[in-house]
Amino acid sequence: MSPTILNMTTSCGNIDTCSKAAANFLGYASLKQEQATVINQFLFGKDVFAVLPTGFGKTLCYACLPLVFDAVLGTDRSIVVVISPLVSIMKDQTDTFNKRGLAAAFVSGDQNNEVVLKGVKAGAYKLVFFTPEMLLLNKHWRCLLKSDVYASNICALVIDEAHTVKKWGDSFRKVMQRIVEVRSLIPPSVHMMCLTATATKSLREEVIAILGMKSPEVIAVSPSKLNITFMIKKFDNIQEAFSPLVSGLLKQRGEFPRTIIYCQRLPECGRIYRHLRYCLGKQFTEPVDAPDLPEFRLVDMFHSSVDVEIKEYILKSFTKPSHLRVVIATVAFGMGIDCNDVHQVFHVGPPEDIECYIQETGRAGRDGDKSLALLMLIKEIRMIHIDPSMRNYIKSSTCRRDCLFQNFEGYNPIKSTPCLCCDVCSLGQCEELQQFSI
DNA sequence: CGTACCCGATGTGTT
Repeated sequence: MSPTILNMTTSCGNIDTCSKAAANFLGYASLKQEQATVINQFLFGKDVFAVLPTGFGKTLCYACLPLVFDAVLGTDRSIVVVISPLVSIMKDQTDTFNKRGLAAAFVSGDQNNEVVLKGVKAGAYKLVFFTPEMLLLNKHWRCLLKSDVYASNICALVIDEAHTVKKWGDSFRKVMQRIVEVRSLIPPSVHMMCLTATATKSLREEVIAILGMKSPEVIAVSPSKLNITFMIKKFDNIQEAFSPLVSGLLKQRGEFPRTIIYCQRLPECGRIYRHLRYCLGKQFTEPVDAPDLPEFRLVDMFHSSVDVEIKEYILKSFTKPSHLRVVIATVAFGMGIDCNDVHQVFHVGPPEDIECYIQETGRAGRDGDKSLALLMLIKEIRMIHIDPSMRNYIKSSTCRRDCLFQNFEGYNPIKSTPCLCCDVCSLGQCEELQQFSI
């Protein structure tokens, strides 16, 4: 045990002090009120369901649990098990916390480090991430939780990206519907913590039912970010829809705001990419007329059939200063993307439902700067099948923000006047938005 | 519509 943790343990007066010390130890300057509530309620012996917006700091809610449990129980062996649907996220978190001095490991199909695997079995890691497949379907790992080490030291079962339990569990990854089985493998005193950025009340209730949670404490912060302006605009064709973006790129080049263009189908990614390439010509790269390699492109594509190396390159260069300004993507460019300076999110046709739309537009303006979420309805691009909530969003002529967020917990519909939050509220009041007027 | 993970088959390069 490191001296810092030891000091924290011995000096721990109450749970708030412990949580704060744990947060500080993990490199977080402060603990937000909702984070503290999540941790407190969990320690109080409740199942907890936390709905906290992108960038709010969900990770801290579970990462400090092993330290806080150690302090409270006077041990140094507490283990938190995290079920996460994406290996890339598990790897990132593992690296992050190991660097910050909290022993973390992940177990997935491609984890072949024997030392790590032995350590996991021996209880040497405070934070252990599993894919649901490994924990539920792999005989070897499924029985791990029944071992003495885990039976006596596991202090929390965390479900990260909990909305996927329902959204993917229904058909795409059915094993996610079966996470409830883990409950029978761990002592009944061990509680469950769910975390997600986007869940309406009704989705949250469905996930709670699927996981068999016991009257969980719900901590929800509205995903509505006031620095994002929401707009819907109709276009006849691709050329018309993207002409402002093309002129912007030609004029601003490397200064053009970071933009994600979400497409609903793979062929549309290619179509938009081809269009931008054609319009930009030699100016498609920075410097102008550079070789057509990813490191010079102002615009690139991200979807399932893009080369793994290119994908990694795009992820890396979109999270630090680089030439890359625009990524044309499917939903593959999604969870686990952590870029601060995305200031525009465009949708070529609506996604299936409001939760997807909130999740995707929520990637804009993480730095708090003014951002734009524009839904493009382009005549020559056929819509996918959308659910009633999305249909209502498109048809409604009331405030976009109210329409998007009213079914999410914690939303406060009272806004300052004049309201600049969307095209419906602010058209005619804000010069910058006039160029988009329908 | 498009999203991932896992596993086993097939291929590639090194001893």
